[in-house]
Amino acid sequence: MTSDELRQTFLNFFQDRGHKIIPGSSLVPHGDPTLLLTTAGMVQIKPYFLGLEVPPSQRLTSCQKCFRTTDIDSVGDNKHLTFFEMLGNFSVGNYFKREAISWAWEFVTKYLNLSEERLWITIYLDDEEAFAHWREVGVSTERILCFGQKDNFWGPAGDSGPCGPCSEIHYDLGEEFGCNRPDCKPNCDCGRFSEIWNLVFTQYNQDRSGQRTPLPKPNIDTGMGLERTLAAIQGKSSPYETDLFSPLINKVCQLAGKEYGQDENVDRAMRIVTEHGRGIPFLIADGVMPSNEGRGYVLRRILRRASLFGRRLGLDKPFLGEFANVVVEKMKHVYPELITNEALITDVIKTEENKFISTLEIGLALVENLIDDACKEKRDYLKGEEIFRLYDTYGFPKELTAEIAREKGLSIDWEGFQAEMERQRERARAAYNITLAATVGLRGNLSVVKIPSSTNFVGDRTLKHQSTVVVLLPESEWPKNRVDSVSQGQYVGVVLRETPFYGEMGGQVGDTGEIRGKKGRITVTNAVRHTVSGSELVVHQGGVVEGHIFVDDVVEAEVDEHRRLDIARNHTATHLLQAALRQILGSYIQQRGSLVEPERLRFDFPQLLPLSQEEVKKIQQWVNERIRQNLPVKTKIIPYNEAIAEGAIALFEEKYGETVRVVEIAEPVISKELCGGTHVKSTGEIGTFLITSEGSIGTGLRRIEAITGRVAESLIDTRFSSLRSMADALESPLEKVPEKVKTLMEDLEKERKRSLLLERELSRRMLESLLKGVERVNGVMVIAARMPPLSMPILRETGDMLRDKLRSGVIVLATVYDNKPNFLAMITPDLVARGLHAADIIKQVARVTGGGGGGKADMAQAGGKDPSRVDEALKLVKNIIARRVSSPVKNED
RNA sequence: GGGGAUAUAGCUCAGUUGGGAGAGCGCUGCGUUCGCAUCGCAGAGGUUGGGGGUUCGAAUCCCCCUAUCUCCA
Repeated sequence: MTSDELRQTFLNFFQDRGHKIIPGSSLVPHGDPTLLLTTAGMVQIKPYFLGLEVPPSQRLTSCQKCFRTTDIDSVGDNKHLTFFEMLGNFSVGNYFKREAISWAWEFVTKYLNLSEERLWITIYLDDEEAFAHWREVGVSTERILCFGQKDNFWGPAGDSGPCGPCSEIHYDLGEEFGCNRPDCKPNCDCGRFSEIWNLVFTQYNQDRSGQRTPLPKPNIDTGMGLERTLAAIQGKSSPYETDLFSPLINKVCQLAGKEYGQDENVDRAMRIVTEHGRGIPFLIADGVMPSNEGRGYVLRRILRRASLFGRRLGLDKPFLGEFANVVVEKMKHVYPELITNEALITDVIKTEENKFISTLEIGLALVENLIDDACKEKRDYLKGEEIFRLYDTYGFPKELTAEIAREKGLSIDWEGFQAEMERQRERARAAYNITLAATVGLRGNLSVVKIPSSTNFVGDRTLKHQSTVVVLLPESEWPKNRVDSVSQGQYVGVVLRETPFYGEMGGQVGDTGEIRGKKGRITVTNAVRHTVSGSELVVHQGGVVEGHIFVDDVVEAEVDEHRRLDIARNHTATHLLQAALRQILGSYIQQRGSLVEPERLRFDFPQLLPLSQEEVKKIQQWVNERIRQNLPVKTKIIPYNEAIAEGAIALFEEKYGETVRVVEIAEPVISKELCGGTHVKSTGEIGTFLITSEGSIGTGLRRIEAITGRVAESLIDTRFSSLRSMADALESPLEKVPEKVKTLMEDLEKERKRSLLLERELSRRMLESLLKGVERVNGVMVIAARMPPLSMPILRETGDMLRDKLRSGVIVLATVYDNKPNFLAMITPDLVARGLHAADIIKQVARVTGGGGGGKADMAQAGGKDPSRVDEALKLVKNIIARRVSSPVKNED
C-alpha cells in the first residue's frame, strides 16, 4: 500500500461509517493565539469539543498536515519528524470508546493487514472500560499494557480544558531493532516499538486548580501517524524508506554525490536534510515567512539546520531551493497550495539560505577569536557561556563550534552551556505564564449566560431598525449575570434580536450609534461579537444616558451613519488595494492582517523587499482609476466550495461555514473576496484613496496604511495649507518651494563653512596680541584672555597654536557664545609634570559663572551660565596658579 | 511574549572614567611610472539610526522609539 492509498483508504473507511470528510486546515491555526502551529489533527476540531462552534457533523474524519518542534533535536533518528500527516476520526459527543476501539482494530488488522502478533495496546492505569473493549475485539490480556499519566493521559492543552485517558496501538518492528533487554516493551525508547495510533477519550474537563469533572458528552479524538504507519505496512524500520520519502532521500544522494545506508553519520545528516527540507515548503505555502520570532522563527530554524547538515554532506552551495522543487512535485496532488506558491517558496528559500551563509561567516571569525583566547590562557576547553553567547547572540550553531574546537584540540563545556540554556528557558517560561494569565478573556465567561439564538444582522440593508432587547448585561455584574433592567449612568452590554450594528470582525471595527426605547436611551460606543454555544451574538457596549431600559423593550437602534460610511469606504478600498497589489506585485499577495476603521485602513501582506516609490504610486493610481470608473460592488451568499472554485480570495486564519458571503467588485470582476463586512454600493463613493505609509512590520511582512473620502480630503487640505504657508514664508510660488528649500539649505551650509573660516581667521589675527599679553606667575607663563564669540572647535584650535608658540605655559581662554560662557584651558606637558592640572583650574574658573567643567590634565573645557562674570572669572586664573606653584620656577635653560 | 547584540564617512569597522569624530578600502584632484590592484601628496565626504532626559559639555550615561541580527517560548 502506498502513501496515497493509505490516506484514501482511511478516509473512505470512516466515511463508510458515517463520518464527514473535512479538508485538513492550514498549518497556521486560526483564531488561537496560544498555538504556534497546527500540532495535531484535533486543532481545528477543538472549538467543536469546547462547544464554541457547531460542527458540520458529529462524526468527522480528516487527514491533517501537522508541525511540531518539541522533538526538533531528535530529528535524524528513525522516527521523530517535525512535519507529518495525521489521519484522524473524531466524535463530537456522538460515539465513544467502544466504537473507536473496534473500528481502529478493524482498520489496522483487516484493511492494513498488519499482523496481530506485532500489535500491542496500551491503556491508562485504571481504564477498565477501554480494557474491556480491547478484550472484546479479541486482543489478548498480555498484549494490553497499562501506563500512567505521562504516557496515556492526554491534555489538557494549557492549564485547563478538555482532557482524558488515551489508548495507543503500537507496532513491533522486530527484535533486530530493539535493545534486546528482557523488559523491552512499548514505550521503551529503543525504537523497536512504534506508536502508530493514539485514541484519546476526552471525557473530563479540568479546571485551573487541577480538578477534573466528567463531561456530559465525552468526545473521541484519534490520531494515526501516516508516516509511521506507512513504515509498518511497507515493512520498513523508518518512514525514510517508504515511498513517501524515498524520492527525497534520492534527491539528497544525488545532490551530495553520496549513497544512503553506507555510513550512519552520513545517513543521519541525510535524514535531517530530508525531513526539514520537506517541512519548509509547507510552512511557506501556508504563509509563514522567515523571521526572528514565532512561526517565522520555526521556519528559519529548520531551514538553517537543513542547510547546516547539508554542509556536512559537502553541500556548501545553496541547494534547498532545488530540493523544495522535488518536495512540491511529490506532494502537490494532495496539497495544491504548494504548486500555487512555488515561486514564493523557492524565492524565500534562496534568500534565507544565503543569509545563513553570511551568519556562518561572521560566526567563524568569532570562534577563531575564542580559540585564540583559550590558547593564550592555556585552557584546553571552551567555556559554556562562550559557546552560549555565540549561539544565543550570533546564532552560530553549537555543533559547528564544537567541530572547529575539536580540530584545534579543544573540548567543550556542555554542562555550562546547558546551564545557560536552562536559564534562558526559565526566563521565557516565566514571561509566558504572565501573558497567558492576562489573555484569559471574556469569551469563556460569557458562556455562563444562557442565550437563545444568534443576533440577526440587518445592517447591510438599513442603518435604523426597530428591534427587541434580549439580554442586558450591566458592567458591574459583568459577566456573571444578566439583569432585567438598567438605568442612567450604567455601562452595559446589550443584545438585540436583530441589529443594524456591525459587530467587530475581520478587521472591521464595530459600529457606534444609539439605542432608543420609550423610557430610556443608550449611547453605543462599540459593538462586538461573541459566539456562545454556537450562537453568534452582537453585544452593543455603551452607557445609559437617559432613563431606563428593560428586557423585552421595543427599541429603535440607529447606527452613526457618517462613521459607518467612512468605514464602508475604507473597507471597499481595502479590497481594491489587495486587487491592486496582486495586479502590480503578483498574485502571491495575500492578506495577513487588516484593520478597517473610520479614520484609516491598514493592510499587511507578505513581501520580502520594500516597495519602490514607483510601485506605491502605481498602486495608488490603479485604485483611484477604479474609483473613478464608479464600479458596482455586489454581494452574494453561496456554498464555500463554489466560492473557492470561482477563485474568491479566502484568508488563512479565517474559518468559514458551509455557505459564505462573497463581495465582488465590477463586471467583469476585478476583486472577489470572502467577506462579511460592510461596503459602499459603488466604488465612486470612496472619493479619493491615498497611501499614507508603507513599511516593514517584521521580516518578510509589510504594511500599507491608507485613507479615503473625508479623511483624505482633509489631509489634502492640511498639506496644501502648510505648503501654502511655507511658500508664503519663502516668498516663492508653490511649485518652486522644493527648489527654494534646496538652495536655502545649500546656502546655509555654505554660510556655516564661511563663518567657520571667518572665526578661524579672526582667532589667528588675535594670536600676536594674545602672546603679548603673557604674564608670569612665579615663573610660569600664563595667558588668561577673553575672546570674541567663537565656537568651541575654534577656541581649541587657538589654544593649540598658543600652546605650540609658548612651548611652556598655561592658557585659559574664555568666550561668550550663544549668550553662554565657555572656557578652555591648556597646559604644556612640562607643567603637568609639575602638578598643574587643566581640569582643576577650569573647574574653579567656571564656578564663578555658575558652571562646571572638566577634562584631562593637559586640556580641559567648561561652560557657565552667567556671561556678565566672565572677566571676573578669568582674574582667578593667576591666583590659582600662584597657589599651586608656590616656589618661583627657574628659567628653563 | 521574554532575553542578548548591532546601528559612527559610499563600504568594512575603531573610538578607554563623558571633555579634540578616526582608520583601512573606495572617491576627486595633482604628482610619479613604459605599464599597473604602483607609490607619494592634497582634498571632498558625518544630523554618530530617530526622539527625549541628565550635564557647563553626550558617539560615550539614562529613558522611549525604529530597523536589522540572534536565542528561548
